[in-house]
Amino acid sequence: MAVTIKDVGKLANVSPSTVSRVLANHPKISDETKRKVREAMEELGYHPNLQARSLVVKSTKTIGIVMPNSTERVLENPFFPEVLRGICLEARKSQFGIYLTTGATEEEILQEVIEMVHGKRVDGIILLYSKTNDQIMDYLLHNNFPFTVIGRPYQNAERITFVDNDNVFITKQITEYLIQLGHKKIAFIGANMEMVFTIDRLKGFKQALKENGIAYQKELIVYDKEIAGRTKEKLAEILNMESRPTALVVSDDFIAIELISYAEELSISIPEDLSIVAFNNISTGKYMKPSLTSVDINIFQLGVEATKCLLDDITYPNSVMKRITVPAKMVERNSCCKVAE
Amino acid sequence: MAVTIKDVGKLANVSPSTVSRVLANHPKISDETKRKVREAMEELGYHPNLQARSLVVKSTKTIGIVMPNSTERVLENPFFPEVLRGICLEARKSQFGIYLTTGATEEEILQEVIEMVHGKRVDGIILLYSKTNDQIMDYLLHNNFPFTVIGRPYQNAERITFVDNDNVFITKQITEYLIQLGHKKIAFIGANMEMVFTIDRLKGFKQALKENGIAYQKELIVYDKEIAGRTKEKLAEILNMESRPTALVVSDDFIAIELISYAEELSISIPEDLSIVAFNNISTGKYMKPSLTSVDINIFQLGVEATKCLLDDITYPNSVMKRITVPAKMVERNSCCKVAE
DNA sequence: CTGAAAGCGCTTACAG
DNA sequence: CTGAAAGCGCTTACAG
Repeated sequence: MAVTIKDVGKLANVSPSTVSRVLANHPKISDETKRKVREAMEELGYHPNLQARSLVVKSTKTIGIVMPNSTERVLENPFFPEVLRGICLEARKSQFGIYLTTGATEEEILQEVIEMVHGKRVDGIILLYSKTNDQIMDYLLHNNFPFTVIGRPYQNAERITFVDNDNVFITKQITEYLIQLGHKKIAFIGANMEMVFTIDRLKGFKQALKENGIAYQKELIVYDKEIAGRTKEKLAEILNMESRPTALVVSDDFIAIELISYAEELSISIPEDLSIVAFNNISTGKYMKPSLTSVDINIFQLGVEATKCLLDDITYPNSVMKRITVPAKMVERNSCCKVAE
Repeated sequence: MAVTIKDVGKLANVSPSTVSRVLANHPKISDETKRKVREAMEELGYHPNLQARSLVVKSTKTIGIVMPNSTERVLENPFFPEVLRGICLEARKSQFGIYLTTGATEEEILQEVIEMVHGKRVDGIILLYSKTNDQIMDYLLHNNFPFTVIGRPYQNAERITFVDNDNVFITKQITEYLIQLGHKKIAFIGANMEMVFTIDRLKGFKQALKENGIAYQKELIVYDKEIAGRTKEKLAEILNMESRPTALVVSDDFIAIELISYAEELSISIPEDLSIVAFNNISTGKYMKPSLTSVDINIFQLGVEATKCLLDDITYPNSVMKRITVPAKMVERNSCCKVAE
């Protein structure tokens, strides 16, 4: 049905091999022949069947993206579109396509990854997240399949190329920012504690406390998983504590926004009674009231770098493992102020 | 290198054909043989090469997604992740994968689409938008390639399966909502006027005016393209008009949020001086001050239905063209009020 | 500079 | 119930 290399050859009076060679713009084909063949292609509306090609050259020119969990609310987070934008930009430069996982559970995703890898659907994979005990990362590692991760691998980091922010450092920095504003009772509201970035951020948070002689209080550490669905109660609990926090380090702008809304219901003013600094710097953050002080983690760049690394790794397999640190910086707005005396 | 059907056959003492047949769970293969072959597969860690299979069965089990423009700000809009969530959910049910375009210009995207179609990368395509004079849609139509579109095709709608909101109706409805609040001078801030949904919404807007005996004023119609980068001036211009509007119908929450921010700089209070109803119902809308009255267009469902239709079309080619209307409804919050006397 | 042949890893009539 | 053969559409040594 579709027009093939044979048809083109027939029309141009050359062998299929020759057609294939002009397709690859092989230097040893005469200009005359090239012209003839190209004309025939034009006339027949020929386009190469990429599957057939892939089968023999063993390269697909596509990269696979493993998303955390496609049906979850994760996708609401601007992280995903932003990172994808970076990935697309870089992939396009090298004429690579993008293939997405659709799975809802880790098990499903793993199956898809296996299919991608063995089914020869992609040449390499970008993991959009890093969590502890990740079967998918283990699988990729054991199969020596090219991949890069956005985030710090919890294990085997020395054998994996990854792109990340310096989460320890930036969190330490923002915590110190709060400390300098006079806050001594600061709570940490983390995302899922299986996420490595949560672990790193907590570390930076603790460092800041320690270096500033502030005792670490376990009660002031909360994870998203615990709050899910009951942000309100959890917040009330924290705010009714004997030693109640005057500031919050929150892992995500969306959570921060929800928190602010609940706080207001409890007649707690932001930032007067409670300072908040969050992460991700969503685009509506500056229009909130108060506007959100938030860490811009440069998601787009994360995507760009991860793709560059992967593409490198695909072209020069088993070369050096890289680690790229993308700068993050706090965007100061109006959700923090000096602690009330 | 990779283990193939041959290797499995050798180990199980059967022909490659037989292995292939147990792969397809062919009914005429004895249980005994199936067992043997499956054991061999397990032992060798066999996984079928999907490319090879695709080449012969002429089906890829993947659907292509054409995004408006991957590097643009469009991706910031929650539309994209939300619609993708719906698509993924449905695709996964049928074991279909997702392939994304990465192009930045219509020309680039068209090339990618041609590659997808002729290169046999996908079995069908979902167009995430509908604009006037869309080369891509024309191409797909002329090649009789299975595709569905989210949005109303501007031309050839009778030959295309599509999923859309009733944009005329819903916009008429929200405009009447404003009219009932006493507004007579209502401006329409549309997105790109090449987008069909903009055209439809404007139509609904005009209908509402007409049926309520309000004269249509050309000066009160503004398109995003004109405002891009100079929202402020454009708004100032509108607000300084002799007959200045007291209400706005805005095509996108993000634009609305920006507008509100500028309005406030001009000491125009929302909603007292200016009522606003927007579209898309972004998740932070309810936390804005004032909270945003916005039309929930049910993006997720749009993705689900488009995928269902496409999958249908792939399995039963050239059957009936469908058109699905996904309900949209206004979520009333606090950005509108009665017009001041 | 070009062609004939083998092969990528699979599926599927055709026989038996 | 199973195998040998042809073929999907391409690429790439090997010859000449």
